[in-house]
Amino acid sequence: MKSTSFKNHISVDCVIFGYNEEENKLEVLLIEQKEPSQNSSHPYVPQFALPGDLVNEEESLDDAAVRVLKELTHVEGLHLRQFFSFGDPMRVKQEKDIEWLKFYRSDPDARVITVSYYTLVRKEMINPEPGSFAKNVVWRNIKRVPPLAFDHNQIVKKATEDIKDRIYQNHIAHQLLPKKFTLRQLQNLYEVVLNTEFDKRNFVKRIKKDEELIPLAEKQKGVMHKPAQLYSFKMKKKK
Amino acid sequence: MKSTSFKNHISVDCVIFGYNEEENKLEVLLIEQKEPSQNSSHPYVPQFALPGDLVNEEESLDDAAVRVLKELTHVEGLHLRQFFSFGDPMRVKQEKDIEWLKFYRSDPDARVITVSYYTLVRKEMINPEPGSFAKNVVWRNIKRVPPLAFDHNQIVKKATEDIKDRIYQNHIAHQLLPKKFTLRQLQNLYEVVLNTEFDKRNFVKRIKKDEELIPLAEKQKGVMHKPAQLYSFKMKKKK
DNA sequence: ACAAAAGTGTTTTAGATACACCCATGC
DNA sequence: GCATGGGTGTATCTAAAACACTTTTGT
Repeated sequence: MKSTSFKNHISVDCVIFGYNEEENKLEVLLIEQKEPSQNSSHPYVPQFALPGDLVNEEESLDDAAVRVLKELTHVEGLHLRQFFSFGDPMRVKQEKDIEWLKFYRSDPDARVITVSYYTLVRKEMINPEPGSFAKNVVWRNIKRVPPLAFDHNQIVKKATEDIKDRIYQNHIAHQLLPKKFTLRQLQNLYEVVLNTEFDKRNFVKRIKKDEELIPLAEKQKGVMHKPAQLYSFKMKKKK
Repeated sequence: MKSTSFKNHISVDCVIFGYNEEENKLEVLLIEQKEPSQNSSHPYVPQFALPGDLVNEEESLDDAAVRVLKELTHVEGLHLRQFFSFGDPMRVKQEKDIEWLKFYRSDPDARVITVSYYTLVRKEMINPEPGSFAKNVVWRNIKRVPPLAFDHNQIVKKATEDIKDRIYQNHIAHQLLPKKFTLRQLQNLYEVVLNTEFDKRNFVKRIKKDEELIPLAEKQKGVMHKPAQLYSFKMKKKK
């Protein structure tokens, strides 16, 4: 009558999108896994992976995501959004991952269900440094994500789709631009996230419905063309 | 170095919305928990709950949702959509739930993370019958959902929000109306899911962009008013 | 004849799209 | 003076919303 008693590991994985304004690119934060001890009989090829790890006892999923991100990358203070859970029994059974699991998990054969989170942040606002089993942290263009550990490529893909659906909500640009910015900077951000291009006149008309843009008594300096007007945001009440 | 080894239970919960066309209501399928043996020192008050149970070893989350729904309600053949995971450590620690857990779980104190699914189905197309630890199955209007076990009220709420965001996608009406239907039937369905009302002229104009409606050589019969034209759907290619 | 819901079009408003030329600066 | 990107307005199209009277049936 009682339910069978096997249990699972629960992990969280974080997809941190970094907005690289200089090059107008979206990048994703990856860790490079530390190599297990080389005593193993199997060859080990270090892999890139999303920052993610097991959830602790008595810790909420949201809290775990924040903690794990901090432990592996020393990045904190971000608002992470849960978007999907991945639980295919085979997701931790691939050849490429078993050596790593053997070394880092007391029960390497255990099934792991992962709850995934993402956020979008201005790349230079965070300064990731490797921690825990991360040998290194790297940014990679989302258009050229390398093969990742486990099913992390699939997770990145789903996060990318999800963020597009939500960009026009929640004033996503507020954290991603400097306090003073030009309309071109704002447009670049939307274009790179949505992977498209807009007519600049039409773009401003649309964006002004969602954002109140305050023109400042200040202009761009040192550019080899007509200097752009600077703006700042004012929070608009939601409709 | 190795990760600590405690584990968790994983469950799935299913929010089955039933469209009751007669009364133009949306209802949610609940089970009534079987009472544990009365040997217990604690009083037990049977509760309503979503159909849900632990995921088996080697079973995908999607498969588990399908299986669990079948075991508890004998309902099968539905397409369930994953929408959110709930993992608050306290979600299985409330007084109201501990007696049930003690009886039905070999490890009643274990943490349970649940992955939630929903679907929307024509109520009379399924014939739920209780199974497993379900003493009974009942439909309840989504506007009057009783207090449920665990955090299931929260799960229902989130599913209700999510389904509204997606009703205009994926031809949701195709499974929910009879092969031959009137425009009023179609409009009623949208109105009850979105909890709103439309002007019938405007509604048809809008819906015709998503759905190709084929007028049949047949009319409603036996009604005490002008009989309505019957239609059927033709799948339109997505834009 | 009455009650009930079906059927039917036009006008107005708002949002989305398409489109091209002049301007201010650094070199 | 030239290269560079900034700044600007209008016309068109499409979608959404508001709105009321006539028709057909059963009783």
